[in-house]
Amino acid sequence: MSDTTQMLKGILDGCLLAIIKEGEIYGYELAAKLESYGFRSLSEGTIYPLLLRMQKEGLISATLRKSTAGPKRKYYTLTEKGEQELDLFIVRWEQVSSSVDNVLSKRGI
Amino acid sequence: MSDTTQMLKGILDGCLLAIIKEGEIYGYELAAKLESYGFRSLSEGTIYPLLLRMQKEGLISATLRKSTAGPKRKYYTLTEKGEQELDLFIVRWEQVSSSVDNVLSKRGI
DNA sequence: AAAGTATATCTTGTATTGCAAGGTATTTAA
DNA sequence: TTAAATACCTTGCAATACAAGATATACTTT
Repeated sequence: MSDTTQMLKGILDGCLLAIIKEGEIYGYELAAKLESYGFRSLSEGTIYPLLLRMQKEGLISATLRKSTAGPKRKYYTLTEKGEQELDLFIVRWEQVSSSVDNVLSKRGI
Repeated sequence: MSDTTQMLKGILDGCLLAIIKEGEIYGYELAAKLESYGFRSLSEGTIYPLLLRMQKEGLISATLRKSTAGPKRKYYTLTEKGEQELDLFIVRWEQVSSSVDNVLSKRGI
């Protein structure tokens, strides 16, 4: 297990939502995009199950499209529920990350 | 389950290390300190098992002392290994949190 | 003395989730 | 026809926050 594995729990889903909000995107491309944002290479065993879960929860919706090279791609877009969930995620993230920053810079509130 | 539960995974241990580094402290007091830093009230079922785990791993060491009011307190201090682990945590945190911030502010690297 | 309250710690079991490992299918190039 | 790149999925494991419940001490109130 990677040393950042635990730290990614509960934030990956929000990050996926944020990226999908930027525009329709498929899983394989998403992995590359995450890396461009600074995440260490994430396994497909992480991303695909997560996308399926979020689709089941109605946060994203998918449509299959032919690819120029390779099998069909599954393009995802945000649902309205997904946008709401993203907003909630951002609130949670700001609350938690500022708390951690407070601890690390040793000042209470 | 709280909405920030998953998000706390992999960061609580680092935060405890950072607080213990400030000075000897016991579990019950730690819970209050975390709240003062902005964390929502953390269960004792979270903190005590975590402290025991970190002690087992040799990151912190404990000594029992009498309390003025109540049962004995278990005071924790950082070991050298704990300081090293804290340093590693900070690197991980900065790597991950900046990645998330990149995603949320929609800019690649 | 007895009962209640605040302090202080621990244990057991559950839910969630990242991820490794392995599998399948399609298109193009060597 | 073989290889490589693309693209997706499934199963099972490991790690951890936390709810729920138990225990014990000291002080205060009745």
